[in-house]
Amino acid sequence: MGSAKTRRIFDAAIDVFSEFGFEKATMDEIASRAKVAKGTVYYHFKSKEELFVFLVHEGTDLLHEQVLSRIPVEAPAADRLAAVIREQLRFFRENRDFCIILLREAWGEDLRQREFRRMLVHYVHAIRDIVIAGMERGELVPCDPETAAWCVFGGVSNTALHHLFADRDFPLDTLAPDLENALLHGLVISANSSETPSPSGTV
Amino acid sequence: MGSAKTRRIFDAAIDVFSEFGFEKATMDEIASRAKVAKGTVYYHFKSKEELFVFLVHEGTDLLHEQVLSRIPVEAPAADRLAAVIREQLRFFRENRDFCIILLREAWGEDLRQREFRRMLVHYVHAIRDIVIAGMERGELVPCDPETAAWCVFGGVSNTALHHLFADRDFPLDTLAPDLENALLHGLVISANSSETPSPSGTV
Amino acid sequence: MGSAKTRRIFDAAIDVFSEFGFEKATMDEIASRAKVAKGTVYYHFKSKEELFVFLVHEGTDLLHEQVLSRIPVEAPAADRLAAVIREQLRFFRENRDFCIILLREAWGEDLRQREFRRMLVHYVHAIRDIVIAGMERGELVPCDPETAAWCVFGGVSNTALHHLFADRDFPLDTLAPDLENALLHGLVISANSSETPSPSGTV
Amino acid sequence: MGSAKTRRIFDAAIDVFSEFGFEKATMDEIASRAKVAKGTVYYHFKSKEELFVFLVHEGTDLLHEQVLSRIPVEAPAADRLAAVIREQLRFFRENRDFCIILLREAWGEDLRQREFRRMLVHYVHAIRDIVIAGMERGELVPCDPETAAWCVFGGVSNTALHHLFADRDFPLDTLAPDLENALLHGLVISANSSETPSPSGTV
DNA sequence: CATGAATGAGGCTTCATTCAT
DNA sequence: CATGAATGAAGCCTCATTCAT
Repeated sequence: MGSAKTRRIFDAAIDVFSEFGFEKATMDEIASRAKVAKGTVYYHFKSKEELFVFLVHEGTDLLHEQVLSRIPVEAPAADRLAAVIREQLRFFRENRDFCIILLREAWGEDLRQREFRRMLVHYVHAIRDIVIAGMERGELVPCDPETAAWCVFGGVSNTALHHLFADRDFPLDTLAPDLENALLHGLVISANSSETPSPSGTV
Repeated sequence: MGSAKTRRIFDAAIDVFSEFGFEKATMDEIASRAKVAKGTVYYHFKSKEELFVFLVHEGTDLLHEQVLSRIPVEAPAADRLAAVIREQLRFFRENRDFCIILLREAWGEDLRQREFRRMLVHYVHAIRDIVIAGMERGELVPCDPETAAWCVFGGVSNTALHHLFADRDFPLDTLAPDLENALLHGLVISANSSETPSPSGTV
Repeated sequence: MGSAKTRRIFDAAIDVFSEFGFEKATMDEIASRAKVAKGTVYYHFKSKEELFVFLVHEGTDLLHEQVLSRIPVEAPAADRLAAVIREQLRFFRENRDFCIILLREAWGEDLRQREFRRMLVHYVHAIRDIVIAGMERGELVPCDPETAAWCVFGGVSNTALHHLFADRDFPLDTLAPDLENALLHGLVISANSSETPSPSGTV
Repeated sequence: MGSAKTRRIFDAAIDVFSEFGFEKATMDEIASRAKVAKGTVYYHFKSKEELFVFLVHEGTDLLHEQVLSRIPVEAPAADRLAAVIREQLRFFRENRDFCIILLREAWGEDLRQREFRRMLVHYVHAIRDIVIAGMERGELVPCDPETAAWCVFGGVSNTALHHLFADRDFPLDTLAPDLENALLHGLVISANSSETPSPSGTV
């Protein structure tokens, strides 16, 4: 990460990018929040775009550290997917700003957007691999694993984002099981559906 | 909608907004694609922001027309949700540009972004109501209906968006069942899971 | 040339470019001297570079109109070259600013500088062709016509530029014959050198 | 010249100034090519302007050493002028970078530009003095010696510069006689012109 | 002597918006 | 209704210069 000043600038950047989006964010505001002169930002990062790309890479590492690396390797697929849901939720809570940037700036053809999608695809593929392994071991129903993975990612992301904007927070301990319910066990009643843990929300 | 010229400007706006995002889109480009002078755009729409808000409202109507109004009212909840999935997928395919704008511009505190989220929330609540009704009629497992609804919306959206950027298209007839599988019947094996329709993708 | 405003901006540009050189000239100063807003300059010229290139092209035309087109076609080579010297001198006097820009910005590898050299080479080749024709008709001594042409151009230019900076002006009627003397009849005494017109400067 | 480090910086400066021109040259680039830190450049030279002025003075010395000091004192004026032409040409070849700077930065009202012109004028006056002496001794035709001197300087400079940009080099042994031809013996046929040495280029 | 991080003034360019025709 | 020339605020970025180490 380099010097403490680099860190300050970087943190300010996440802050500003998440508040304004890439285009409306200004280097002036970033410099101001980092409490450095504008030139200093450019001393540490070649351009606004590079600062953003750096942010993408940092986020990628974070996603690995704080989500993927916490998924148990030797465990039933259901448990592993539940862990994905829980850890991704936690990640969204603890990195609100970054996640807002993530879902806002991933869709487009600019370099930084492609970069962001590459990272997203990589993450989703990690989920997909869990699904594939689960199917091979007969623990999951036959399905298209890539689609399933995108559902898990999208379901968790949008739910989290909704709460982050509506309430600015959410209770991890009730939301995680709710999402497991919906994403892992399905909404439609089946023979063994009575085993499903009782939901947090009621009618 | 007003005159044909208003229509031309509006179509150009969707085009440009989806290609560049709100901030990078320029009134010049919109005017140019609509084949009118820039002043004319301002004659029909007070500002760039207003043009965008107008677009949000149009999109809302479209979402109602092309998705919600096509959901059977008197039908099992499972069928209704399956219809939501299929019609939303179709909507994403047929309104690629608008949907990109939707997921890109919904997260923020600007007026237009709040407006966009309001619309999104309204749509998701329509899904939630289906879930609630299904639970009341004992067709769906007990769950938090709002969370379930966001999962359906997010699962479908992100899957669709991924394909729209990776392949620029997707096969409706295989993707819809895949999503139903994942979202309605769950990924984890249950006693009656063998009845599940065969998935399009296998390992 | 377009509107009168385009003309105003263009004139201001010549003014500013000649006073400061391309790099130090600012669009602010050009706008200010043209008495228009900065944006207006950009409405008429896409960029500083384009404004400069436009200036190069205008200068090329001017050089043709005010110098080359005034060289008699059917005349002895000596007279034609004398005309080149006189008209080029006059051109430097009447387009002081442009000529300063010309000799200052022609040497370099930037696009605008190559463009400027292209124009220069074209002009010098016109002189060369006069020399070639003169040699073919036995009116000029055998020599390398291209080198001779560059000598004529360079001799006249630098002499003129020197005066333009030292005195801001020069007397056409004495300087032109002096240059003819030096460039056409040579400095070294020869058998018929006594025919040479008396020089304006004395020892 | 001071330390070897000063020398390194100075050489880098010539390099960079000639490649980019004064304005576009950066102290960063100079420091980088001199392989010293930027602060070091400022330790040895107070400012960019001073570095440039220093360069002008060095160039002046060089011009004396490599051109003027090589002109024979006791010799016919024609031979002395021929020597000027040949040595100046050689100087341009061997100090390409400096000469480009010279002709590019001499025309303007900035301090460094006046300084540069002062040096130029001094050099041209040395040529002028040769002409005067030649006239006094009856070896040269009566003419305005200052104008003649600027013609020699300008003719050689522009020819050389043209070749330096078009071909990056030129053959000294053919170009020098060609220039002597044009500048010393004149282009127009005179009674004894048949004695003129055969030119390198013919029609 | 040497370093290189830090500064901030200043330059080029974009673009939403206005308004006279 | 329609036009498009004009505006000027605001953004990104550069770079000569300084200074604490």
